[in-house]
Amino acid sequence: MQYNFNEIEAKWQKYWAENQTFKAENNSDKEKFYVLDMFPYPSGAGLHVGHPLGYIASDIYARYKRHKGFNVMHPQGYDSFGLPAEQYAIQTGQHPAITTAENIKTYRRQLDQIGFSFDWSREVRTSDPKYYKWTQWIFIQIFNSWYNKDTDKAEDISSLVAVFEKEGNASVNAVCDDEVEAFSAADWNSFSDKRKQEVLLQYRLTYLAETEVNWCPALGTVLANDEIVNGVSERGGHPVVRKKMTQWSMRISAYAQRLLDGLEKIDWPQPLKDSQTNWIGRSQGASVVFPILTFPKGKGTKPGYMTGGNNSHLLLERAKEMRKNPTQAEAVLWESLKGKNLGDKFRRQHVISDFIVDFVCLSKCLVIEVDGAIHDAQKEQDEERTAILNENGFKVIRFKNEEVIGDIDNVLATIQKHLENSVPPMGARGIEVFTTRPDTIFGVSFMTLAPEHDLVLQITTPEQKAEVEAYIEATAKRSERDRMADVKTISGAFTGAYAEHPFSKEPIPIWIGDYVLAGYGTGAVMSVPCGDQRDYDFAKHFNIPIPNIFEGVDISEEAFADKSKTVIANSDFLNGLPYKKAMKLAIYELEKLGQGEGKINYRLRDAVFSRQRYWGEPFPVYYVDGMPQMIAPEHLPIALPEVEKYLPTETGEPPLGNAKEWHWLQYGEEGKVVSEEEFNNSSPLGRLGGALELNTMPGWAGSSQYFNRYMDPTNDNEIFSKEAMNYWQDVDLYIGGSEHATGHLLYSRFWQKFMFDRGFVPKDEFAKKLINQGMITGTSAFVYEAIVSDKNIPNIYISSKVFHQDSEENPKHWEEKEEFFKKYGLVSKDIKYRSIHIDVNLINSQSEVDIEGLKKWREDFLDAKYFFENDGKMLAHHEVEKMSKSKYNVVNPDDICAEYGADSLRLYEMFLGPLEQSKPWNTAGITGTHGFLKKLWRLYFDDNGAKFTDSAPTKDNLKTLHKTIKKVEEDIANFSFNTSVSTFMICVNELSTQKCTSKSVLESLAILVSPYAPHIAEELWSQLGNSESISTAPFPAFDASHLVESSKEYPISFNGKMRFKLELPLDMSKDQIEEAVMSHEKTTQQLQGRTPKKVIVVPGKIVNIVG
RNA sequence: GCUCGAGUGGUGGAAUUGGUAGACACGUUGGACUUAAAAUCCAAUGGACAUUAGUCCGUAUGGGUUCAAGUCCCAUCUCGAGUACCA
Repeated sequence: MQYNFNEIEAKWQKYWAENQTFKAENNSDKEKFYVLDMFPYPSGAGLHVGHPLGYIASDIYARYKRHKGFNVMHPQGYDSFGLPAEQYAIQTGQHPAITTAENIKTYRRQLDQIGFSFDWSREVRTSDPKYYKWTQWIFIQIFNSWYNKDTDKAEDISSLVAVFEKEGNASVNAVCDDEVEAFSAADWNSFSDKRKQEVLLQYRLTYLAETEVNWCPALGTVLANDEIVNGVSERGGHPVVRKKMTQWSMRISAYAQRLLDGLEKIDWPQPLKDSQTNWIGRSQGASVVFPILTFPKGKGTKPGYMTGGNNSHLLLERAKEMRKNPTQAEAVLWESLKGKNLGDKFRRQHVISDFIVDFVCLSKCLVIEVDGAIHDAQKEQDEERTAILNENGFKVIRFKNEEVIGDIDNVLATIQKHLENSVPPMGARGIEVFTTRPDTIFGVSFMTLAPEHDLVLQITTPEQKAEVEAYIEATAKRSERDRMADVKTISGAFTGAYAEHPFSKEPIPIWIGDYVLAGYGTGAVMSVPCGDQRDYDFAKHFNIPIPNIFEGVDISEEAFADKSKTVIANSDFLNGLPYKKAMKLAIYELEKLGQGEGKINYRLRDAVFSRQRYWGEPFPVYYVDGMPQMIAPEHLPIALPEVEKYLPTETGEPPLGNAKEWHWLQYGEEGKVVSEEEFNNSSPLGRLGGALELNTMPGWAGSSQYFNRYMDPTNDNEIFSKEAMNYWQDVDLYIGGSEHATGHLLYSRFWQKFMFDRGFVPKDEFAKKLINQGMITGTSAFVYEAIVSDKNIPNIYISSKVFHQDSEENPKHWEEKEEFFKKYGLVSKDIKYRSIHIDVNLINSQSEVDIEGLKKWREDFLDAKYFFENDGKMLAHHEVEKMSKSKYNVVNPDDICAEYGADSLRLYEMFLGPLEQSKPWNTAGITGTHGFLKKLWRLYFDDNGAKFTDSAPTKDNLKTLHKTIKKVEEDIANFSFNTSVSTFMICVNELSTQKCTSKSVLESLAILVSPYAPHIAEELWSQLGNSESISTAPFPAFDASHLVESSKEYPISFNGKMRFKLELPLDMSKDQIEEAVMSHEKTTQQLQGRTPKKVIVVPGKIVNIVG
């Protein structure tokens, strides 16, 4: 009986599909186990042999767990939104949905033929409206949430509104936009509806903001940072520029700390954790404000309290008059504010810009306005006034007359709170910097701003203006790539302005330089040349003093950055302190001055969530009066509209701008998507709706919760039922590539934490264990081609060995070449050669090229001149590269399955090497695992049929079997699948030698092999007389008693070198072993009369004789 | 530059706590079967000398700890991955 793998595999694949063998139930008494693969993007090229690696590993694990009695969920689906289908659509007009559906068909066929135990009843596709309905739903949940720092979690936005209504935003501790202004409950309640929406948008976990984005003109879209490689787009390699656009953003920065902390409780690969840690980029230090001393535009010549604008002389008289005749409320409040009653000096009826404000604390930049009833009517004007004051760096808080008179204590408490919280805002008053070394603050000898910093133009003196502007222009011209490549050139310019040192009160020159990045921290640094190499180089270059503030350290050559050895000197109150203590004290003193505070800075930026693409999830958002509105969840999904063209519109709008019907129209419960005309012609009475959002969601939207949707994928009423979620909880094993470390895997953790906060999921980390499978690289084949430009000369190819031989080794070829080139008037030794790729499928295991195949493959080779080896063969040479179409090194699993079978492929992919490691594919090697399967088959059958009998297993049979059980279980636990394949080979080799025919042993063996080679295992199982699938047969139990040995072949070594072996009983004592070894003739021979100094006996292990 | 990972036969790779280096395969060589090929089976296969035992050298390099080091420690080199003027 032959091992007919094609027939067997087709038979069992059909059986599994028909019987839904691998369908997982949501309610089961068995313990759950959730094995997940990163779902693929179905590309047009189909699968190559490298793709299934991770799926095979997870499938082995899933099948193993079924044998161990678990209820295993092993789902699969498609991440089917994405750029390639869209690009294809742009080129051909083919709808991406059609392309995608075709590609999925190919993928499914390819996956099926490898025999995965996927539960296809749970399949999801991110581009399916039934699926993206829930992506849209989550977006709405995120929109309706804010991050409360006090409870350290996301909460429903209604809880924030409730606080605003009761007490304004003074006590709200939220993650929000930087430039949120303070308002009272009264303010809030008097805000227009639009104003309220604007304010809330500053707090929502997803928000619209004008952001600088990576715009790729060639692709017509925005790219995320992780979609850019070396300054060009990852896909296509097009240039990328910075551009400002209004975009949806996700406030992932709110979760920075929790994303960091969460890494500690999940079993993920260390390199992956490290790269997430890096990406989040936490650094601890302080934010410090340096007041600016000199203001150009005349400001600097005036005393600090002269804050009036150009028309202030006209206002001064009126201000004086108002001081004399205060309102009752003003008088009451002034009594409490004057004379530093609250600790800070206030002025009343003070001129700022073109306004007279009621009260102002100049040192804290806090304006207090007391309004009468009249102000209700002029809300708009007030808002404008506030805006102008804000621009001048002042924070404005307002109280009503009644509040001041009726509840002065509460008013004062509010003012007090603002005074305490207010570090003077960045703006005209000071420069805020972030530093990780506040201990070195006395070493500051200059400050450096990024050339793009907002303040630069405001503070530059007239004398320095030309230089500064020239420098800014020069840096703007340089691409980001140039700036990165050229780190060594030091450049910068002096602004002419000075800042005041917080402690020494000395003036510090303010420079600009492109080594300071606008996008990190505050875009400004306090430069400590003695403690930071970049500052040091800058100071050296521009001859800025380098004060030394370290005890006993020489800084004449380079900066000293070793925190652990730092002892501070020349630093007033910090003298003599080590780094940590100095840092604490410096922060404490800065806080006392109100010029700084301890701060933790993260590199992690909020994630831009808008893409100018067609083939992505539409937002469930329409706009009214410029403000975004969510469509009620019961109307979801908002389906992707049809468009004629997939390119951006002529006016530069995203592709959805081409849609004819893309307005939302809703009356009461009834809502639909209509054309603009229909919307405009509809009755405004009771109407909801407006123009729909033109952007679509990014690729990571659909992949950030798919693992949860698998738990209940066909539920149309909820994203998943509570019961399903409570049963499955989280992913037990997740396998996928490491390229998603800072993309998908970070965003998914963020969404999971959000879902956890809002009570939708029970776990705040979605995957307990994660494994990154390595890449299977291709082995490319090359031949040497002569570089000749003359068109009359045929293409010339030279066999690899011939190419490397010189005249002495192979005079025959040497002459042949010489002669050939002579014909064309060329000299052979002047000819240069290059390697060119040829199709790897034209090469056999001895690197011989199939010349006939080659000639058919490409016209170039048809009428070419070849220089073969002496035996007439053409040899290729090889190199290991990434598998790719353009390198002609792609091996298709279809071919492998047809020729060797899926089981051989599965075994071979595992056998190649450790799962996590990258390793080259070499088709020739598959004969090893294929041969093993044939040998396995022959253990059960020969030409006469079944060999197995009911005979009792021998001792050796059992020893082999149980050795194998033990090793395989250990290997699976360690994901060391390559070694378990060799264990199977050893086992089968041994059982063959033992001529084992015992049915019980062979039955156990079939189960052991089943996770790895499921088709042959099913066939053997059924031939052994079982009627059920092998998939849930209990895994054989290991029995250590079969492995007990009575003797051991001891290696006897002399001075650590093994010389001979000696079989001794294991129950011998140390002394008995020593005696037996010493009396052995070979020992005497080895010692040659010497007396050993020492004999080391490790019972059960080794004997070593020293001397 | 920084962070992490890795260097073992012709090749992919084994070696779980320091205890017989090179398991298991591929490839190569020789042999059996065959008209021949394929398939299958058997044998050899780290290097050098000796070929009957045997001896020496070998896990990137140099040192160290130890009775014993691929494994532990120090230094150096090379390759791979991630990240980058991160204050």
